Amino acid sequence: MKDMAQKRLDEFYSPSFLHFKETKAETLPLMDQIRKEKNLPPIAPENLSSSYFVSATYDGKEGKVLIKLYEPASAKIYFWYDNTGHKPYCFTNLSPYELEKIDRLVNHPGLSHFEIVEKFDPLLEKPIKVTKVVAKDPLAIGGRPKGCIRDIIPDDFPKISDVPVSPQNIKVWEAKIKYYQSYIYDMGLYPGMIYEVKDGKLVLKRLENSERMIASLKSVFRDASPEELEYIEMWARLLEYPAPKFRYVAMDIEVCTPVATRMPDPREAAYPVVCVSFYGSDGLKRVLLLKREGVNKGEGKLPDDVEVHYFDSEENLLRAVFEVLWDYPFIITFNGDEFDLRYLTHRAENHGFKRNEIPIEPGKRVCLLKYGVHIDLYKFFFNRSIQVYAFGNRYRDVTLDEVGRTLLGIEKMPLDKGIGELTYMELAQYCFRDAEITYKLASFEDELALKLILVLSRISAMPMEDVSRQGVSRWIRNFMHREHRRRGYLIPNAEDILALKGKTATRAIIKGKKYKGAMVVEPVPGVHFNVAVMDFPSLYPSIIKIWNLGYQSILCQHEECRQNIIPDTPHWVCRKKRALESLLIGALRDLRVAWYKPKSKDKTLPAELRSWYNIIQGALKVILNASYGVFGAESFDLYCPPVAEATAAIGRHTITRIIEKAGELGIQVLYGDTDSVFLKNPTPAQIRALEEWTERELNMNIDVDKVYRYAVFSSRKKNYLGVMDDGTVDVKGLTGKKRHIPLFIKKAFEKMKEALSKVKSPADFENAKREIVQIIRDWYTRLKRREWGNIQELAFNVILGEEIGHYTKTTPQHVKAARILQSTGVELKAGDLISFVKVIHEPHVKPVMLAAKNEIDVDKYVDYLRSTFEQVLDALGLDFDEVIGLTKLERFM
DNA sequence: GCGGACTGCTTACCT
DNA sequence: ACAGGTAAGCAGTCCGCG
Repeated sequence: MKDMAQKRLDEFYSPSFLHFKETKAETLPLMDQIRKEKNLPPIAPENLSSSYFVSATYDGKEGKVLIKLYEPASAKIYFWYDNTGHKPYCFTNLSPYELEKIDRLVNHPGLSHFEIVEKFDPLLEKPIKVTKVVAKDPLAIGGRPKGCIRDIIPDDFPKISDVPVSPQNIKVWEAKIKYYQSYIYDMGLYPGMIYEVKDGKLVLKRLENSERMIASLKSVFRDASPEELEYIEMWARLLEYPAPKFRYVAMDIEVCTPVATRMPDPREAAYPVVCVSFYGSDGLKRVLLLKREGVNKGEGKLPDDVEVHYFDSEENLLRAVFEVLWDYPFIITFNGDEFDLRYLTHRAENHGFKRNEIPIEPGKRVCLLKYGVHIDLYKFFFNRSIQVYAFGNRYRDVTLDEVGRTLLGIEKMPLDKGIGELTYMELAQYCFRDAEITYKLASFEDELALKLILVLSRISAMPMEDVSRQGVSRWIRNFMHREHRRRGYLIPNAEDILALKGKTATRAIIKGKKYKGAMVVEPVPGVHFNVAVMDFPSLYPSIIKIWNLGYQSILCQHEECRQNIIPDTPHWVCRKKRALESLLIGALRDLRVAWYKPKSKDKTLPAELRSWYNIIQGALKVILNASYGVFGAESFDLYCPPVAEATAAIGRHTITRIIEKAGELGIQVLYGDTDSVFLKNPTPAQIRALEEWTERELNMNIDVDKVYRYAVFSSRKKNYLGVMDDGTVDVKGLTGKKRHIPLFIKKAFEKMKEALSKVKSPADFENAKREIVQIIRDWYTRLKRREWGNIQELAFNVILGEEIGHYTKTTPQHVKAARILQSTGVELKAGDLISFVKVIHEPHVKPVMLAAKNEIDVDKYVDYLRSTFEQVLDALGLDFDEVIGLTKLERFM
């Protein structure tokens, strides 16, 4: 079996490629040596073997785009500079003749020349002649506060025009695209992919055996149209390529401040860097310590394989740090953009280091590296889409301790004194642990984080640095932009899309929202055995594909298409031409559902390959989950509310039709939400009939996602519990699951889950009910007798969503507690977790740290216990107050 | 002056 | 800076009540 798996792996990828055995030694020692002494990174030689495109930027000194190539065999970064003479530009609807009249433009030192070009206007659906305004450097187009070409054109022309012109009629297009992105699109480059340098040119390396892959793809997607297949192939060629072995080092620094609680300002860098730790993928484990008077070595030691270096001067320590930053192709930090790298930069400047001695390029909000690629994992793990869809919402606040604890099971070292009071060994251990956690966040699960970034970089056509720092709407925007350029489409301005196609027509249920969203079916309360949950895999992306949704196709110009109405809306959608979104998102959906998801589970494939496919399908999931929402987000450059509205409307229509059909087939629908239906005890034949009907009538697939041995519904929507065949209890939306409720109550809820997990048949319920009654009585008595383990167990943990002064309309309880905490000198900011308990006296809340056992308002906790359990009890025919032994009369009182 | 009906705010969840 | 829908608890307001 194993041999067979290996064989298939070999067929997919030539082994020489996968392991880089064939790579020959590079012949650039002399030049390389000189550059290194001058702290200049190596230039790619005329010929360079397989290397990954990991970063791109504009090099102002050279006046060229710079691409960083990572060559895995030598584990080095090589620089490749543009040698094609490509220039930055934007478009305008003014003619060169008109532009010549604008003095400030013609005299602009950054202007190169004008060209008349023909583009396709996707909003008006016709070719259009525009003037390409070509510049000598990207900052001339935009980016400087004033006097940029993109501002001068609409500002100045109305003043000098012979006929009256309104500034709104003067258009400038594509002036806000970063120059290196523009370059990537125009040159048809694929960040994250493998290139060779041949005679000075960048050449994309083709996947070996790709014909075989494509043939397999064609057979899996035999129903796709040729146009669709083209896109499926395009994405697959990008995604199939394996990832390199990354060489990287994680870093963490400690600064000694006089006030222990305050984070030092990295822009001032007023205090010494006293410790820096490194943890590398090549086994490097190094701690650098600054010698200071009055500090002892102290007890404790680091693992044997950690090198410890002491430095007499901070300058020398910084030099030793910088040597590592010049050396490694990937530097990993946790908040290095805002702190570590920024601090090091300014600290070195304060010590009189020259610019070219410092390997860091500090920007407004990021810190990049002159040599390698800096990945700030804080930014990456902070990304909501990554947090929710890639890591299943396992960590809630984005701190090294929380993320490390929940994903790796490693905690930061606890500190009970300031950095300045630690012994060398304590300091080294503390700092090294942080570097270790940071490293492991990058390395765990087969370098999942780095590989996700690489895959997302390929999909979005963005450098790894940008993709790891920006949100999903930027990723989607960029692959849309690439496709516009590839087709010669003018990239429309957001205000033009909105003016032409911006209106929504439905009324949202939630006040303040722009349009109506998904449908939720009223649940049938009670206990139901054998419940099949059927759902549409990627419903919204499927709708975007099947219904041809996109900003071009919605409310299109053709008279003939006006009959093609979206249900429940007055909108129509184009029948004549596929929208780009429909093709791009549709192909990504198809690949995830029919290719990568199955392959990630295919046990006949080698584990290595399966893991790679699993990462790809995870990356696709993140993108697909956001692919509908972005159209309803004002911040998205192709914002088009009717597209989002139409998607949701078709979703409601789809699920409604399924429910009708289930009824016709005699299946009872117990519940449904957005894209799912819960069916009571359906026969296999009924399920098949529903699947076939959906395929035939709706041109979509629906399948059985899971089967519950039994499910318990309360009368509330988004609130239920299902027990799987293996006894796993799926809890959705119930209070007992919410993360802010006290541990004390959560423990009772967990015990109830255990009792429910054992129920196999309706008869078993009697036992389970008895157990549950006992649990409730138990917890009730413990509360009344004030018998809890630790007052922490009673704490509510609520996140402060806003800065504390921002709560003006009301003062919620957690804010009351936060204000009390603040008055004791604790600094609090948005995003902090507030732990408080309920107490008898005004204002009825107290930070848990300040509360005493006897002031706890026990009855409040009984109320919470009641409401938590009632969500389940009413379905079981139990009554909380009866359970705890209150008579009807007592309850009335 | 107090309590119930109501609305609005906030958080945490579901898809 | 992806979206809307739902639950729960509490804060605050209005109004009736001799």
